[in-house]
Parts: sequence; structure tokens; C-alpha cells
Amino acid sequence: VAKGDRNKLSRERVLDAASQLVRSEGIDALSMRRLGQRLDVWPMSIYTYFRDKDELLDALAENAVEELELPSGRALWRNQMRALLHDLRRVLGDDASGIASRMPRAMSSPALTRLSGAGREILSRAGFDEREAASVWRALLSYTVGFTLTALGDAAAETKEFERGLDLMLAGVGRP
Amino acid sequence: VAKGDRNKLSRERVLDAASQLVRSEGIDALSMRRLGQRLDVWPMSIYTYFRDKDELLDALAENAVEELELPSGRALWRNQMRALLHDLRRVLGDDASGIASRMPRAMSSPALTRLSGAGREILSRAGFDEREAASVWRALLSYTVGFTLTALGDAAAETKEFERGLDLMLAGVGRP
DNA sequence: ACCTGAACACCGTTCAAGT
DNA sequence: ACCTGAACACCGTTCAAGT
Repeated sequence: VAKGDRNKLSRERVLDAASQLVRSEGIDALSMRRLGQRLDVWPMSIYTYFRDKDELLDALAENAVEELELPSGRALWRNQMRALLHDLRRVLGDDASGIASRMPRAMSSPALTRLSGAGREILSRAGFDEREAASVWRALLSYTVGFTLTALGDAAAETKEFERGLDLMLAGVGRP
Repeated sequence: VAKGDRNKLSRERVLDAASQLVRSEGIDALSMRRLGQRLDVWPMSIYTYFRDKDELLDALAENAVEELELPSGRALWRNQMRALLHDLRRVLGDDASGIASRMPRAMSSPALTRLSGAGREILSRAGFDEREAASVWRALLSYTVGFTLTALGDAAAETKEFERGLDLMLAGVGRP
């Protein structure tokens, strides 16, 4: 409602408003028109920063993954992996189906390349060779993404179940 | 284009046309209007069989899962499980992100209850108690759903990688 | 009961115009 | 370069009317 400079748009301001809208009203509520309204701007102004709605949605998914804190190399590798995947699950869980539906494309984004690099790094330091590390990471990532999508109701029980399954997988990889 | 009786609509005819449209042009191409066009019917006729588009989309996802052939109890349990999840992956793969985005709701549908029953049954017969069977099944289901969503390009390499990860998990569950 | 039109309240996006 | 209107080609869905 303030005028002049206050309304200076930016890629970041658009993404913030969009993620706010998605979090409070769900992915279906995100329209270019409503987003413009929320930013006190005409819908078309958004197209200065994103080619189309698809690109905005992709950026939103990548943004969420970028927020993840990657582990520094002190703790035991299984604990590092647990922490990383726990965080990933939290981020995905904020809007599971919204982000998940963008996953196929997000996979080749810098944000996910960075995350996967960190995951494989943990496994490499633990003694897996490059090929094993890649396979194990892919399996753990798949499990985590799939788990958020098959979520039912009870949040506390879900967290416990997630850890149970994760321990099961970590047991499966042996200890090189 | 034939007239009269030929145009008798049904829930099944609508679902068939919808899945055809999704398979050939992607989930975004599925609109009530285009669907009506393809069925040679006015868009509103579809609402006789489905309350709204959301319900149609849910039915589409459930339909895909219902097509799965559940294993009869002859083979070794690990091989039965491999066959079941392999099939599930194939069905999801036809339109991964489309079906996956419906997963949260599909989870409590009869079709998925039936699938999960079959999965837990395999584990029960293998000697797991009820609670273990539920956890292991949930983990395997999560892995499979997540894997299809994190798919990259090469189909043959993906199948191999899927099996590698699955073997890893099956190794983790031990042999009760 | 099932299908038809027309109409309503929305969409994403193009484009020509303004600053 | 960035924002504005208006306009175009679509949406899902309600409703009153037809059979």
C-alpha cells in the first residue's frame, strides 16, 4: 500500500510471496493474478523475473532444497546421513505434493546437484567407492521423497516410522 | 461420430478417455472441456459420473493401481516382492508425477489398501510379525514411489538401478 | 436420470503502450 | 528496463432448461 520505491519488485520478493501463499493456502491457490495482487503489482510484472508459471514453480522447489544445511564432517556417517535426510523430509513435508511433482525437473537443478553431492560425499568418506556411493544415495533419496508422499496423518508416528525404515536401509548397506 | 446409442456415457468410458489423453499429451492436457470433446459430449455430462475434476483425477490414479496383478503364493518371498514392486514402478512410470501428486489421497483408497495388503501378506508368510511387516512394506513402497519421481533419462539404466537399490533394502531386512 | 446450452468467475499469457 | 492495461484464448463449475 506504500507507494513508489516500496514496490520495487525482485525475484526474491516474488519467490517469498509465492512460498507464503503456497504454505498458507496450498499449491492450487497460487495463481499469477493472486500473486500479483499480494505483491501490489499487476500480474504481468512477474513475467519480468520468470518466463512463465512453470519456471516460477521450479524455482520454488529449488529454493526449498537450497535452504538445507549441509553437514560438516564431524559426526559418524550414519548420523550425518540421518540428519541430512531428516532435514530433507522436513523441507519436502511443508508442501509434499507441490514440491514432489516438480522433482523430475528439480533433479537436474544446481540445488539438487549440491544436495546429492553432499550425500555421496558422506558415503565416500565412509569408505564406499564412487559407484556404490551413487547407488546408495539414490536409494536413500528415493526412500525419503517417497516417504513424504505416502504420508498419512499422525506426524509423531510418521517421524518414528521414517527413522525405522531409514535404519533398515542403513543396516542393508553394511559397513565398508 | 456415430450417433444415438453409440454415445452412451459411463464412468468407465470417461476414465478410459482420460487416461488415454494423459498418456498421449500429459496431465496438463486433461481438461474437462477437452475430455468432453474427445467423448463427443458436452463437458457438463462428465459431472454425472464425477463430482468434480479432483475426483476424476483420484479415480484415475486408483484405476492404475487396481490394474496390478497381485502375486499368488508360490515363489520365494523376495522374488514375489520384486515382481510386485517392479509392476508398481511400471504403472507409476506411465505418468509418475501425475499419479504421485495424487498419492497422499490415494493412500487411503481401496485400491491401495488392496496393494498394501498383498505386500504385507508376502512379508507375513515370510515370517515377519505384523508390526515388522507393516514397517518393511511402508519402506519398500516409499522407495518405489520415490524412485519413479527421481527418475532421470535412460530407462534401461534406471531399471538396473532400481533393482540395485531394492536388493540393498531386501538385504537390510534380514531373513526371519 | 441424463444431457444441453449459456453464463459466471476465474485462469496464463501476448501485445502494444506507457514511463 | 520495467510496469501497465486491455485483450485473447482458455479454464472449472453453476444453473435453468430440455429430454
